[in-house]
Amino acid sequence: MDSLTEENYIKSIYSLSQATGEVFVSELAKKLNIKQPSVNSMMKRLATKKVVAYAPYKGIRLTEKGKKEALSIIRRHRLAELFLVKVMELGWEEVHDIAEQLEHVDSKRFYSRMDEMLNFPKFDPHGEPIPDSNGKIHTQKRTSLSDLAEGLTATIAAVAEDEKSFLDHLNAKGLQIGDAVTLKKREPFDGSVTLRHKSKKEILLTHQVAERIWVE
Amino acid sequence: MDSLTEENYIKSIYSLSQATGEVFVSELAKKLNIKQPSVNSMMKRLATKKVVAYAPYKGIRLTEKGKKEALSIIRRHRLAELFLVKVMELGWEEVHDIAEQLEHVDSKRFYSRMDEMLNFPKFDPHGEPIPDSNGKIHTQKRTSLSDLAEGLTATIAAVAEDEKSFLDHLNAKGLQIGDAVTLKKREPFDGSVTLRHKSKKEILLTHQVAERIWVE
DNA sequence: TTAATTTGTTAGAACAGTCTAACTTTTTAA
DNA sequence: TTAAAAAGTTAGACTGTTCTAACAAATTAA
Repeated sequence: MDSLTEENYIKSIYSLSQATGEVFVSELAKKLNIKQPSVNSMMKRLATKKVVAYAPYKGIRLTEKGKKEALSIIRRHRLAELFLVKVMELGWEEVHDIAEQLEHVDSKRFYSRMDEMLNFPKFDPHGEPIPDSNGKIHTQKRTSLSDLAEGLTATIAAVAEDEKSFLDHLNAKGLQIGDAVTLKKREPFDGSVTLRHKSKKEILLTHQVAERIWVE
Repeated sequence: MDSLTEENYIKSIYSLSQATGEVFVSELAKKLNIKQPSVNSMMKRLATKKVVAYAPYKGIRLTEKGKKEALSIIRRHRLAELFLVKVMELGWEEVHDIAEQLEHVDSKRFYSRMDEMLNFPKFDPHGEPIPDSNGKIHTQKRTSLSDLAEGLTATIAAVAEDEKSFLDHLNAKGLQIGDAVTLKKREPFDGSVTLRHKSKKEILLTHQVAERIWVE
């Protein structure tokens, strides 16, 4: 019913609206790498489909119907990512682009088999929650590496970012999910942290990076 | 580079041209469920892209470039089908529609991992050969159930058809890949065959069906 | 509080991919 | 061998998705 293009709009609106509830045309245009008038005309279309609530100059909000569709797409994306990492043993930094394509596959069976094979997982390889088939998200509170107390040791459980460049950065630093790290020092003036790692090397992360890494 | 639509045209041209070498606009239109003028205009487009050789009223032929692209799409489709059956344990009759979508996924890594996981297979679950990554097909001669001598027992290795209705038909008859069957009788006047099967039941297949089943 | 900037909108064009209607060429059969 | 049928083509229209150019509203800052 929705085209691939529409699905991409819906997904982006959802993720942009997570914090604020409202999304602006300019944000969406930037995120999708599309010009504003294109977004504007798509919003009119999605509004007639009752997927978004949209009033000129007011910003964009997903309707209940739209939210449901967004969660379904996000479910497919995150299941696909986990499947690519766990079953197909691809690297966590390379699965995003593939999942971006797999999420549009129209087949209940395909996804329910993934779900089964992965034993009905709650989180994807980046630590994002996977909505269940009814669109329900099982959240949990998470500790960021930037909140860990000095001297404590913790295990990297997940990361917040789904961007290749971020994941490449971590790989370059030698960090992987499951690694144990000890927080040696936090610089008070910029929040950067120094870690000790199994590789014996000391690793320095900026606050920006550390706050996107979740530990247990 | 090629759109999903173009890929579907290329794949259909390839499969229609297997026997004769040439494909007619009407055939292609019927296969793709599209009207003739649409096919006509797409052929002009594919001709400027040097994917097909096309002269008005003359019929359609894939260029070398087109053949290479077709084999690449077919490779992806057949790898995906085998993956869905072998790794994801979906039924052989339900994988075609999913593979139809997966074949358009653009990711070398995705397909090379499938290839590895399946141990570089030569045939898909319907018995069709899988081109290797250079587009080479390793053929083998196969015995059809309609050629099996009376009284002999053989194992169902594959089927020729990739159509859901055909696969449903076999399932309804209780036949699966890997089943041993004994050819009890062949009717000379219509070529239909009676099989004995592990289920103890006798199964009657028309010639049309039997010749699409390959045995070892 | 007015001017500059940012944000959003409308109008109109373009391309991909499809269609119908009308016409032409080729093939088939009476 | 010519008339009917089948196959192919052209012209023109429509939808989806995008763009640029030009203008309008809202926000920010001088």
